[in-house]
Amino acid sequence: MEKSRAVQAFAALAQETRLMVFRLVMNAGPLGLPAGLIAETLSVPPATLSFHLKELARAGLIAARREGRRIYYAPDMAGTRDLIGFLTEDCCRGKPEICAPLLNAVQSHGAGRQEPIRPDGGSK
Amino acid sequence: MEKSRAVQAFAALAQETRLMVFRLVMNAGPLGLPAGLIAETLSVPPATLSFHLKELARAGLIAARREGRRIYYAPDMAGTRDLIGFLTEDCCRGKPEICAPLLNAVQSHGAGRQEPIRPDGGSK
DNA sequence: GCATTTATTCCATAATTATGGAATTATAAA
DNA sequence: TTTATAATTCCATAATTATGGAATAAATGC
Repeated sequence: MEKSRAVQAFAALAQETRLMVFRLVMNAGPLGLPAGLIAETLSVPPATLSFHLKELARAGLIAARREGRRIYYAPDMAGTRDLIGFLTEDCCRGKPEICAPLLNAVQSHGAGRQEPIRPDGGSK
Repeated sequence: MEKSRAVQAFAALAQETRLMVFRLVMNAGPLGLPAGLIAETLSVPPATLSFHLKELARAGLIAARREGRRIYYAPDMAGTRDLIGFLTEDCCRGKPEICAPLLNAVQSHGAGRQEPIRPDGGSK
């Protein structure tokens, strides 16, 4: 992920309302939520919410799709993953002693596992 | 990690110069770097750099310590870890199917491993 | 004390971002 | 085609954040 792209993504999350929108959409799962419901849930005027939704979408953290007369906003997992990857790269690059705790932090929440995680260290 | 604290941390990274400072300090390792060297490396005027360093420190991403007449800025791993934790919580909470790819993203860079990662799922 | 080095704070100016009412667009239904 | 619903864009105003020169502070050495 490119630097200016990362700045854009961080900026998108650097605002209280937007961060709440992001969390709400993420927790809504793959189908996402219509703008109106988000506005209502968070008590944000439509115009203001639209502005914030656009920011988050431009940053690649959520994605819009129209469905009838409503517009749904759903998580953009690829973009979100990229952002986390960027952040962790900076901390971890060749510095296990620095990064190690991070892995645990992620592990203790995240998915309860999914693959043996290459049980034995083959190079590449 | 608390919401407004997270906003502060994201805001700290949502600026090109600051993001560069953050990366530089992170990659410098535990001892960090003196302000002057950072300023020189990134060609940023002292006053401007001071402003940005303070932002990053207030956000809990780097920490200052004086050493003689210079002030070193070093990674604040606890704060950084918290931020990554916050971000991943939003994506992962009880949603393995969403979070799974993130673990791989982290794994492929991060520390080359450090523990068998609990080879077999014992609860707690 | 005086000069030097390193870095910060002060502060005015510039630039960017947020807010939300009113107007507008898009879709669907009567 | 007229009305209603859902959401966006327009745009003026307010609020926040960034920039960097000049002044100041803190540590060291002469």
